[in-house]
Amino acid sequence: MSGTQRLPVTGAQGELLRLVATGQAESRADLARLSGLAASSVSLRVEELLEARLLVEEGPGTSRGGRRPRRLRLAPGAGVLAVADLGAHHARLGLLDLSGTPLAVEEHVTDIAAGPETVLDWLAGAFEDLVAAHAPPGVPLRGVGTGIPGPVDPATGRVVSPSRMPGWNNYPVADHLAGRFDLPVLVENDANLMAVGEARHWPEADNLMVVKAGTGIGCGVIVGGRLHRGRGAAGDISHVRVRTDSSVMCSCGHPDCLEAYASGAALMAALAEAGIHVDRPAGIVGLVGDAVPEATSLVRAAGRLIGEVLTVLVNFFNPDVVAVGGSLSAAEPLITSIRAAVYERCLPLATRDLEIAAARAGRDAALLGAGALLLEAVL
Amino acid sequence: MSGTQRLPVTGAQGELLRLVATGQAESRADLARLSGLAASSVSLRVEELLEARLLVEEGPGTSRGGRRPRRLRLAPGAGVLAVADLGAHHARLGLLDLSGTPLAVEEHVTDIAAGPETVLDWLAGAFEDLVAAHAPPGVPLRGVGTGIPGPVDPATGRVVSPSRMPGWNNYPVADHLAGRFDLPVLVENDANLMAVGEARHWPEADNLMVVKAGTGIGCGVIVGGRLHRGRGAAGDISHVRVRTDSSVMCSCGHPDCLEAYASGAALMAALAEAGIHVDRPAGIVGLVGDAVPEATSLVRAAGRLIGEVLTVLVNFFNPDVVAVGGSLSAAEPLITSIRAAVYERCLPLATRDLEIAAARAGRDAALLGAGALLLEAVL
DNA sequence: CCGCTTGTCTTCGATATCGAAGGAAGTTGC
DNA sequence: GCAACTTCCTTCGATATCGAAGACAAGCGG
Repeated sequence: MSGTQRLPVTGAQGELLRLVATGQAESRADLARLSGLAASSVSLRVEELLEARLLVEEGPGTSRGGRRPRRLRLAPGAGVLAVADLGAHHARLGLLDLSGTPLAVEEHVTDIAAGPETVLDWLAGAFEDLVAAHAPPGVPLRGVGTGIPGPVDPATGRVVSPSRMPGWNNYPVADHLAGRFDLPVLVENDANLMAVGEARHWPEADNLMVVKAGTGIGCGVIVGGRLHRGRGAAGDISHVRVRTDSSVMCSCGHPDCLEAYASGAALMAALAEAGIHVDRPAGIVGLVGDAVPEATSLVRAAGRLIGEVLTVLVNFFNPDVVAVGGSLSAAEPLITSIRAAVYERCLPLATRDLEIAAARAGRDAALLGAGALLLEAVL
Repeated sequence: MSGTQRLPVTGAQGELLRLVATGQAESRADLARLSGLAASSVSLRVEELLEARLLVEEGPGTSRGGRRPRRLRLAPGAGVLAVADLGAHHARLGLLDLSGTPLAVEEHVTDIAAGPETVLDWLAGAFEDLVAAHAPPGVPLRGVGTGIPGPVDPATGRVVSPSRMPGWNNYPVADHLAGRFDLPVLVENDANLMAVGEARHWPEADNLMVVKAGTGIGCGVIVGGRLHRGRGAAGDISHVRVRTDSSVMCSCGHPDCLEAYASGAALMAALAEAGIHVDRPAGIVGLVGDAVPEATSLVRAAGRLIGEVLTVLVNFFNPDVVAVGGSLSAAEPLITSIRAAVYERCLPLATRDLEIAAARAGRDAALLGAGALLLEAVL
């Protein structure tokens, strides 16, 4: 995180604005309940925010048995955020309003291997185009953020020892973007962003694990409603040793990593050996939908392996929800076999109220997560 | 947690008192830094606390380059806490002052299988004796707490599906104790208490795993400085499937649990088969100290299995510290082989700044942890 | 229709906190 | 030994927040 420009709000105002932006609060009474401030203080601050044209009032809401609340919403002119989710070969870009609602989403073909300077300069230009094309006139850009398919040091915004991003090691991504935009800048691992975006869709859950099953296998962890980073590398599950008959060496130098068996890349390689060629993990989902037996059986085996790894983590972390996303998650047998493995092997106490389900946030989860984290930096 | 009586302090005062009690702050300046309050506000509140005889001033401290601070300490008369760590066959009891310093510690022989009523009535009596014998005259008991060798529902203070505590399932332990003491009551899993006590000794660490290697294998998790409970069962590592040649059925109904190979109970059974009989896990430590080859080799193998399980969790959770405690942890080869397994198999990024070490808090870790958690309920 | 209950929002005096300024009591460097 | 700095703590006026009381606006039941 870096950059300087924030919205002109004082502490308490920022807190209130955030509660409205995230959709947790819709009225002054909601704000009083959630912020812990006295109702009178809330009224005063809201008055100021209305005057500053950051909030707007929007007619009466529905009564809960008494007087109807006066609904509050973020002013459309309060600002926009430009966010991206950089993948190995594709990038999704989005322009969001401050409440995290997408105004525009684009997908571009990129090559992360072109190196950080090239990719980030392109990204900055694409952000500018996005704002020019889709931001309402006069509405300022308040922050930019991007997800990276590799580990990110949250303190410095640098990429650290990425496995598939040649030329990016230790590159100061946040500083580079801050050089182009004098705004709050967010740089974060893509699975972490996805987890944050997903967490918004599970408001009852305090603790969740979000597994991203795509070309690789990633995982983001939400503890107590907040992203858990550990020392910056938390959430890795792809280099866990799995129980298998054969033995395969992983790119990390160890044998039998989960990634070498259950990642989209591994499945594509296995299919190719069977003479079936697909160019993206999403292609595997198509094959499963067409009931191609090799694909279904491979996906099922992958789900079982992922599930076996998750048993350890579910016993240990005891989450409320395990959400499975990523392009492979659209294959129904994947989640079914993950669920079977976890329920079979975990302690009853750990699975008692555990929900294992497909991700709810959809393809833009990481963009929404970036918006959510950026909001905290902006307000 | 239940009971009613709290110290007569207002919100801000409680926060300040806690910072002094936990040893984090020793002067008004410390309090201002740590609490985030203005120095002037701190002075006012401290003034009140001195007047209420909850704090005392204790001569000048050492200068940090300027005027010497006036040291603050909790008044000895502010109160005491009675805490216990119930095990299967032994119970440790302690009387602590509000800063968590033990005034007296006792160990008793008990039998948890005698059932909750018997054990808890005995415990309440023992607490009363402890206060009568060791609390300074006129100093009130402010709270009671106990650790339980099984899962505890934090919301209700009930024991949930314990594996080795016949008659305790779903018993309302906290309510029972609250019936005897009209005070804040704490009931918590023993490994969790140990983790909290241990965390005090690693002030630089935000995230730790504390492994308790004794008769069983437990684990407590500290995230962001606070105990992670999940849905109440977090921290279980003993029923993870391990990679072994043989196959052993665990009491939980699944094959090849860690506990069936690497727990003190398992090691004792294995030694017995070799004709070597010990009656407590601590006896194994003695054998290792005497360089009995069977014992050393068994402990080493146990360490390796525990370490292999920890690799998964270290990659996922990415803690600052893994502390190994429990009676077996005194055997040096245990920690050595845990460390070897973790460093060999984990991602370099996860082990970069990871410390794997013997627990620092000693045998009273759980008692100190109970004191720390109780303090939050009392202040 | 009318009181009763529930919930929302504002008004206004009481209270808590802040922040700038300054005095007190040290250390450091020359 | 003395000036310059640092840290600790307090004083005092400005500001933010609180909480009780009440006005307002609905639903509910007779």
